[in-house]
Amino acid sequence: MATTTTAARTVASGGAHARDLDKRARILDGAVKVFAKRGFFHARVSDVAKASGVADGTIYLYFKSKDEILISIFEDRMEWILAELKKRMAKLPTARGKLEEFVDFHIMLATSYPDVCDVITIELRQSNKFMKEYANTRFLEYQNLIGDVLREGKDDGTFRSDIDPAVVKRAIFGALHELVSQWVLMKLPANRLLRAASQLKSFVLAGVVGGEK
Amino acid sequence: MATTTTAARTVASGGAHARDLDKRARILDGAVKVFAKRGFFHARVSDVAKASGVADGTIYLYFKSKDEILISIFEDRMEWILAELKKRMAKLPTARGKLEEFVDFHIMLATSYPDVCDVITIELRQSNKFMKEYANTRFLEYQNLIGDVLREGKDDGTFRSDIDPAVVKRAIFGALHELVSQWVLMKLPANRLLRAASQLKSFVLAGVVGGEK
Amino acid sequence: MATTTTAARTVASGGAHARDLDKRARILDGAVKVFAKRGFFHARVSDVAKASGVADGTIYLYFKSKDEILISIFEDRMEWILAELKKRMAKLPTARGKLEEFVDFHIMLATSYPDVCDVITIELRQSNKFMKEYANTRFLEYQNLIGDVLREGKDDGTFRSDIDPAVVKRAIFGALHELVSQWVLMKLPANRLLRAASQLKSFVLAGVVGGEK
Amino acid sequence: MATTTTAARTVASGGAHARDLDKRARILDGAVKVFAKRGFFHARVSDVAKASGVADGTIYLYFKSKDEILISIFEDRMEWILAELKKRMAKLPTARGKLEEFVDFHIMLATSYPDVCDVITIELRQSNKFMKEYANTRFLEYQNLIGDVLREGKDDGTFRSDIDPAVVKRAIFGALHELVSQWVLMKLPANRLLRAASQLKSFVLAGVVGGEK
DNA sequence: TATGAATGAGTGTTCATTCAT
DNA sequence: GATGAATGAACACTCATTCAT
Repeated sequence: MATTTTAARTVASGGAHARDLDKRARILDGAVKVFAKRGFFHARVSDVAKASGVADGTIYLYFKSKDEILISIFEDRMEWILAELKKRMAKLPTARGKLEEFVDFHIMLATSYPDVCDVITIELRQSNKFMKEYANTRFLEYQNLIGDVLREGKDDGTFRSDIDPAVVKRAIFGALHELVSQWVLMKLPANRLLRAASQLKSFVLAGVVGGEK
Repeated sequence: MATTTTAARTVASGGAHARDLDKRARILDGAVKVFAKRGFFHARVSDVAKASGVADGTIYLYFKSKDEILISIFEDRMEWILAELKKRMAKLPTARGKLEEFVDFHIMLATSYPDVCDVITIELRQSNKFMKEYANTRFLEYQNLIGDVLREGKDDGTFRSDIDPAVVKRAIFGALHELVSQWVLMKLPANRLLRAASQLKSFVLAGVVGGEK
Repeated sequence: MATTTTAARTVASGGAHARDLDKRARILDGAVKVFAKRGFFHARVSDVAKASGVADGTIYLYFKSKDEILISIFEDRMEWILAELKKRMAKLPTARGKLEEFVDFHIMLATSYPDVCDVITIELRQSNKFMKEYANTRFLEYQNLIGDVLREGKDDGTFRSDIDPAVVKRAIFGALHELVSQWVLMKLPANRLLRAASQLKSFVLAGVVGGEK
Repeated sequence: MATTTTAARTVASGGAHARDLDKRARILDGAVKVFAKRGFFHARVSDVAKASGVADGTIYLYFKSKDEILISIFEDRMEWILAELKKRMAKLPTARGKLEEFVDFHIMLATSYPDVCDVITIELRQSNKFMKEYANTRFLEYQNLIGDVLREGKDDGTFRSDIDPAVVKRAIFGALHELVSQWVLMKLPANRLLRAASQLKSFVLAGVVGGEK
């Protein structure tokens, strides 16, 4: 993902500062590794520098503070994640298919980029600046992709009419998140997560489709 | 809960000096407030001391380190929570009733003791000692209460036979947790959480009961 | 002077925190030595700690910042200097005698406490906080002791009626200060300064007494 | 003064590349502004670069270190000041006239180039290299212009025979310096300094001429 | 037991200086 | 020469923990 993100950024910025972006991306990549391994607070900025192959001071040419590195990881990765997920979901015709795609994509992210996953879901909360000063709109936007599908499904009669998308989207996200978190934390093999994902889809679909009798 | 917990501990400790236990409990209560407010890392031990009405050094007569305070909060609170929840669920005859009770109890905890909730679900993860050296059996035990109900429901035919309790218990816990977390983080009014809880129960029951055809 | 100052403070504070004041005074004494030797900016806080026989962190129990140490030296020393000088000048009957006493006392300070002298006259200016946020009233108060004498001498006819105390007090202070500064900077023997002082008194008295024809 | 100085240097350097000298002079001019505003220690080399319109690295093509910029300001300005002052004093026939010219010229410098004045009199002392490794002969040379006049006046009977030029020259310089310093520090209007200068001349002349009766 | 003053290891950040372009 | 991105040494300050009282 790192490479893709960098490429995206390079293109987005019109290639003016190709070298800067490389280094910025390298630092973010290094930071993801270090933060995931040591935790945000226990990670030293000098560790990030070493992992990124730059000098300590160089970090501060690209980021104002340690906190900002963390926030930038989130921004940078979420930007890519949201774009990619929207693209994939748009291709699918049914609400049910979209919902399954969301779950599959989330699981894919977690297995492919466990460090990013850890940083975004665990470490990010340790930044005061992030939790307090920063409206974490990206998180909401992510969850809203489920909400949109739920509404779509309600409208076309696929899903029950009595579900509240605002609540259920979070329930689904939370279920996914918990499965992934435990998988990350316990460092289980990938197939365990894949089987869990299939169970989850079944559970979730039953939850939004089948009314209890 | 604090009072009850202290009482429980007093019993559990088999009659050690009552005053010691008061102080220990006071420190834990103070720590919960401070950790919830400032976050574990940004909280100073001296803040905990001040909030507890003891001297800085006194903390170390009851806890080996800052980390241990955090872990003790978890141990102490979870002990009470598990005992209480088991008692309540045991009283109910049906798996469905037990499942609903689990959700209601979790929500009740969150609304009654938001600080404890925050510390256990958010701050706890910031302790390396907890996440790495500590087998968080209590968390599993808590989730297993759902797992047991799910198995019970599968056995008596209430719930679908194809659900995997090991996965679904985590999905349900995750859904609950996410709803509560956002409620805590965004400091929403209590009734918002209560309505969400009712939606969640409907969603979860549909998920474990109704099979999609 | 350090001892006297400490004694004064102890008394002033009513002896409540005798130990604190000892340590505070020790730190100020250490800081005077270190600042005079290395210069304020080149002096490390840890140098001050070492010179004071305390740990680095202890410094911050008594002073908010490195800047505040510098300012406290000034406050602390000037308080004593002003009190002592006022007392001495009050004892003398004539304006001429008082003026001579001012010069003698200033020279005595410089020769007895060259480090304090250096810190107050040279290093103090390196503190942004001092120069900008701090109304250095003590300096003015010190110079005003000359101004008062000049007015007294004008009133009783000892000094010329056309001198402007507001200007001449600074001229006299500046002359004294320059002689002392060079003496400090060049580390000349004490007798050189004493001879200069006698010349200075003669020059100054001629300046304020004798009108040119 | 900046322009004149550059011209002087161009001549002095015997026709080196004019462009180099422009840049060197530009850097010194920028440094004077920045040092006067922020203080030597708080001023960043990059600030000087920005104020001079050159790149950070360019500074080091003309000066070995930040310290050397400061010293060069002094050298450069003093060279011009001394030459100019000598020329002016030489034109005057009497010791008294020369002494008055010295005061007037010093005051003129301070009012015309307050930044230079601040740097030379205040900031210069913050450079260890200057104060310790550098024999500040220029300062002495400057003061010696007063010393020479005093001797001249003693010889022709204008001034008292018992004055010691080595002491009195410093007293006069110190008096001048103090008046100017306070004027700079307090950012007073120019006319205040001019009035003070007239008082000072009267005081100084009385000091060197009139014997006390 | 309780205290809280003292400790000193630990680290984010700055900025003078260098050097590849 | 000129640039400015990169370097990395340096340091003020914090705070968990200790221990004399």
